[in-house]
Amino acid sequence: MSLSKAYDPKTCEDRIYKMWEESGAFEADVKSVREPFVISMPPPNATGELHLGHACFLTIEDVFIRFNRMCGKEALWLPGTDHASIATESVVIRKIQQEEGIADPRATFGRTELVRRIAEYVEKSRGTIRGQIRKMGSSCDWSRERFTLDPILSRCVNEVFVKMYRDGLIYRGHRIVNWDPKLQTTVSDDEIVYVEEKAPFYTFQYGPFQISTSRPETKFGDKYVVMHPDDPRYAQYKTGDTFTAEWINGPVVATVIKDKVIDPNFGTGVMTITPWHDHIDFDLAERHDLTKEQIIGFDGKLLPIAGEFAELPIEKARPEVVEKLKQKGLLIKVDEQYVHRVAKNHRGTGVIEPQIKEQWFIDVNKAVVPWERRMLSLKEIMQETVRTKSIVIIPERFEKTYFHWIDNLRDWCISRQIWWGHRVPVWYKQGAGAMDMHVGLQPPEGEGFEQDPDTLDTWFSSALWTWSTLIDPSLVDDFSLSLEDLLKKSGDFQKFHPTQVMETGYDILFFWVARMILMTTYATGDIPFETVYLHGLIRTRDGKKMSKSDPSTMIDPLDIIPKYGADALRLSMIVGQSPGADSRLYEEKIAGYRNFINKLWNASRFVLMQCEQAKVEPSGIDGFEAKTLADRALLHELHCVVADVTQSLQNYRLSEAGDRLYSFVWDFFCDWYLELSKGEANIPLLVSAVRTILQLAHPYCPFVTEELWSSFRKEGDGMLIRHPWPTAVASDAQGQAAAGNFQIIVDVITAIRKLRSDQSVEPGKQVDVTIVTSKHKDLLASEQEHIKRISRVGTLHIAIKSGNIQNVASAFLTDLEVHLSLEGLIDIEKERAGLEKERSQLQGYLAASQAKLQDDTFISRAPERVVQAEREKMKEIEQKLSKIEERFKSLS
RNA sequence: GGGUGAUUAGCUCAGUUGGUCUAGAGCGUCUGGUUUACACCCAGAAGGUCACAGGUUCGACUCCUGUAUCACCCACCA
Repeated sequence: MSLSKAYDPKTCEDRIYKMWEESGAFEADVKSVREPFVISMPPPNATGELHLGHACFLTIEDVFIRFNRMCGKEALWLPGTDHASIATESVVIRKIQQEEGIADPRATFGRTELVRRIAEYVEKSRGTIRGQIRKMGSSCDWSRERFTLDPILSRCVNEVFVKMYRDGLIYRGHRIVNWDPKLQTTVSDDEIVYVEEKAPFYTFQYGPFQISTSRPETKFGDKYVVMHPDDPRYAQYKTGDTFTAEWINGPVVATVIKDKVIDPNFGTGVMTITPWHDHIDFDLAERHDLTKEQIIGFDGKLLPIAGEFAELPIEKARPEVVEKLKQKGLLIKVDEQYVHRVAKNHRGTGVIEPQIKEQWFIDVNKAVVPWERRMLSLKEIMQETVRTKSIVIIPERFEKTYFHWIDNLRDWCISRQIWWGHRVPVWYKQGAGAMDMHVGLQPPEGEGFEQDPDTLDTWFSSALWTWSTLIDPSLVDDFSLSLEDLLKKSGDFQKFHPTQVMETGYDILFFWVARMILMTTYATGDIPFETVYLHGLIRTRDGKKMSKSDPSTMIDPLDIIPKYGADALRLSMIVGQSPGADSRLYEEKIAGYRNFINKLWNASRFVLMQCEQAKVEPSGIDGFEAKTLADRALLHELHCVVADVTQSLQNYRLSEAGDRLYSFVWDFFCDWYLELSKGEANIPLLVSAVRTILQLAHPYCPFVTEELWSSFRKEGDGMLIRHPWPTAVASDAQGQAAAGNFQIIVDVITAIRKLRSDQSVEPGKQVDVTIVTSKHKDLLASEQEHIKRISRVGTLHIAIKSGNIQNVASAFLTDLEVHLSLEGLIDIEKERAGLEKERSQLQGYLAASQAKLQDDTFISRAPERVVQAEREKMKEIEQKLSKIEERFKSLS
């Protein structure tokens, strides 16, 4: 069959993916005796669309998976999607509002109906992302696809909740939480971003003190003033002193509190506190056992305590409160230039208002987890596993940020006031006196129980992802089984857990990776993964974040794939990127890798054409023989590239391996070997080399390599995706010598090319060349046909001794002189200029070399091999220089 | 305020234990070219005091200290 002149990804990508998928090549066998290699795919949001972040992790993980699969491991890449509680619910609610004109879908539909609608929407859009994952060539095991709300995963969530509750790790309490008034739910600490804003900063008279605030509308209930115990300005006051102050709605009785959290250098060194709406104030109130009052309602409006301001939204209330205080003469000054940071939801829904609310929490400090004969807290578990290198983080520096995050970790608020997600498995019944509470996998027996309306933080279920996805779904309804039984009875879990690599962006190290370590180690007694490989963010050419709001900066993989091919996109996500570092992507870069894919295609096509000419079927070829110097050099280089690429991939150095392969294929194989082989093709060797190249390149560019493989595979070979990885045979001394000799030929040809170029010889014109050598006569003689053909040489003389050659241009290599003779055309001035340039450069090197060798400390301290190398280097330079001098003489 | 990373050719980036680095690649620029695959190509050229200042060393892009600029993360100021 004949291939087209340029590789066209559109015609084969979908077909090849289908072929892989239908053949079962992606599926892992639980009964296999092979060593497992498992990656749990970070589940994209079920409502998501493929973007570059996905393209990035899909590529990296697929390279790991394909490499390990070819290396003979039982590779499992488990795909799935995440229900993404808040994100999804708000998307669907907004959609209903816009499309159906329903102002409050929650109220209109009620819980059951709204959840049904969200589920419907998710089911529809889940197919989109599935299809898009396929577009990238991801070789994941679709037969094991999971969704975080699958019944078996929900079972696992409940099991863990109940276990934690029984261990006293989950508790319910009135605590200050981050409340999003717009979404009407709590959000975790990690979901908050702080945005700098300019806001007026007011100073008011408050009894004998002056206090400053940017939020006067929260100050209605303030009846404590706090100052640092060592502040000399307030030495006369002591904790517990009371005084009366005229305030917004009349006089209040206030109490003095002294506490070290106060910074005496900030403002006046005195503040009043609002425990219900501020984390720090809450802690302070807890410490001193102060009363707490709610000022702002959950709807963001002031409560009756605000008197005449009640029912006003906070933004409206602020100026009015200030005005009133001003009229009372209590406003001392306003700083309009004050900049502070406002807490906002990172999803962009708006300002976060701290509130006190009854919520479920996970205690991260209670020591109840058995680990190597000790009892550790969840915090310590997270520290231990990484500190002891049970889990390795790549790049290593993220361990530091990880530990730092743990040090600052507070109890994790896990309940959310939304409907889309795992409902808290707790039921209540209002008894005669106390509330009856039941925590369990199933609703309690008896009448009158109501389930907790809250759902769990989406990261609670994600934290179980590596193992909950491996639990046998058929066990879901058997409530006689404990969590431990579920683990034991699930073959997949037994075979494939812990997983080998967790590959994800560093931006969710805390959200997700840390929580998986915490929850999985707690729940299963084992780590979730051995290695964490973190990738960076993909940015625009200018280093900006790509954002949907600015479409001009966006690169959409779904536009790129039809244009350049998935393989090209994959390469551009890997080569030149290092783990944990952000990288920039732009179209020219992708085009560059598209060109490489095309090069691969054409090199293969060229070899196929050779086969066709010789009437040989590549499939019938087995074995090869190295005939020429170039052949032997190729074998040596092949061995080296296999060894290098394999080693780099084993060490998770994807970029390095890709780069090595790229330059081998292009710079060596195509530019030198194929060029030299023209006219005397060693077909068995060519075919074998292409096979090896296709194998090596397959993890990076699976489509084009699989497509080409169909033309190159031997009888009995299956698809490339399941083909064994080539093994590197250490090349021997002979191979190395061949590579060295080959390099000499390359140098000679390059020198002739350069002389032609310097002398502006017409491109097609044949020239006569004389090469003078002391050592390489036989080598050059045997390779003269190559030299002549490639560099358009008419007659080639190889001489031992140099005489005074007239009318020639010269170049000097180690042990070699190359003379181009061109009657009547030699431009003496051009050659002289070239020689002078080379001479001055060499003289610089020589001076440096001499200085080094005359330095006693260098001779005595440097390793012998370094000194020896320096001596040889100097000899070479001297040799070349003397030849140049000679040449100068003959020119004049 | 605490921390991390970056700073290498016009642009985007490699450079893993300090010595073949006399610092590379791709893109871009310039010159020349249809030679048995490939113009998504081939052959060349120009372009860098490796941010700056010290230090360690026989030797520093590489290690240490400091400075500057940029980016990010954590904490959060009433």
